[in-house]
Amino acid sequence: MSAFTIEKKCAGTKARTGVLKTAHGNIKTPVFMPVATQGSVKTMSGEELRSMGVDLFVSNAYHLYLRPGEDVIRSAGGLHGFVSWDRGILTDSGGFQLYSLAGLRKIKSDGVHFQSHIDGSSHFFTPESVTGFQAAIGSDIIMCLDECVPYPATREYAEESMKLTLEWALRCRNKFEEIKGQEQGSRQLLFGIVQGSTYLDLRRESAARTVDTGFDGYALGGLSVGEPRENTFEIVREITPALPENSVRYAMGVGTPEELWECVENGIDIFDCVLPTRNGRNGQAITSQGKINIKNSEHKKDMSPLDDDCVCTVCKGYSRAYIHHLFHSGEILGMRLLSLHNVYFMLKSMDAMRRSIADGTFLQEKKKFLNK
RNA sequence: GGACGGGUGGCGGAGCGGCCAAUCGCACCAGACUGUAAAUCUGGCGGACUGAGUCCUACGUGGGUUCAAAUCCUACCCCGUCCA
Repeated sequence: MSAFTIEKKCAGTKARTGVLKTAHGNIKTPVFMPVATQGSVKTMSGEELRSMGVDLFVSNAYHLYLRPGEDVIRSAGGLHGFVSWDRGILTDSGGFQLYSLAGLRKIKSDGVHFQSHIDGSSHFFTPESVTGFQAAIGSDIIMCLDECVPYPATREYAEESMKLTLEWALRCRNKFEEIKGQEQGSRQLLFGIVQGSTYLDLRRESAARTVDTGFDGYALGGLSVGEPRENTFEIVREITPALPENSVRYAMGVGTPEELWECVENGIDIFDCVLPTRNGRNGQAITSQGKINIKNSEHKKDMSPLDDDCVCTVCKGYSRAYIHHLFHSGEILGMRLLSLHNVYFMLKSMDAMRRSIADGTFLQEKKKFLNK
């Protein structure tokens, strides 16, 4: 039985709402996952995430493997117990770190040599070991080991890398077959990742063969790595139809609110992005009127909330002037408040998308959002 | 009263004859950030002209030496330390 059920489809677009069943609850899609790389959505507590309605966040196998390591997490009863989170957790494999920490790794056909960014120690990761690790710490959704290809990439490199990702996907899947035989594993999900850079034919081949291998869900990887926005959208538009209608689809690392509307319209169900938290810590607030930099002097005496249309605890309780002051004073609270608001903004955007898909008003709502 | 030391851009603080509109830090002003090595990174920051650039005003104050002074001399005004 499939873990994903479509509930409503939008008449004029490919957008849909659905439910993804995990061992830690049913996730309503489309959904945005805040990023908790180290087991923490930076500056925010689990209680805060819960009260905002976060059902799922994304954590990272590479980082958690290096620190605190499998032993600690297992002795805490798994990642959920360790971080005190009873809802869904998706773990990324470390494929993104092949890109972001490119200087510290060597890719071989059988796996990846990594030099720890923390202490320089050497580690060797294989598709099997990475899948096994994610399963062992109790991740609800396990991502295959892939290579996130930088932009721009030559066709040769993109093709070679895409094929390697496919080989690894098969090995992850085979490893996962063993895991599924165990009690915890029977309730875990494994997602495959489509690569191929900006070359649509490579993307199509990657999608077809990943689907052939067979996964519980499919991700578009290698997006938002510096390519023009139009390329991102083109890939989403052209490749999503190559993924099974009844499977859940995940656009990794995407994105801004505008991008989410666009991708949902094209049938994407899951997103994650560091933007609301990272940019929040750097002083940027996402509002219904666009982004603002709270550090800018125009907010120094502004007693209005970040966003007049927002009902989050931050907008209900704090002024721009105060948050401006917190940032200029180097107070941690400033970063927390913007992170809270920004994540809330993303969640509310997803709410609006789900509601409007169900109502049949998706395109009107999208237009309304983009006009602001 | 005497002996030293010192007064530099919003602040701290380099420079001690030309490469100085003046290192650097802070503050300030902007920009960036998309599966997080990020509470990070970039740029700007005397004035005027849109600008590579050109000109103007500037290193306590006044006078002087020099082709050339923030840098040397001199008088004065402040500040600090010590001695009486």
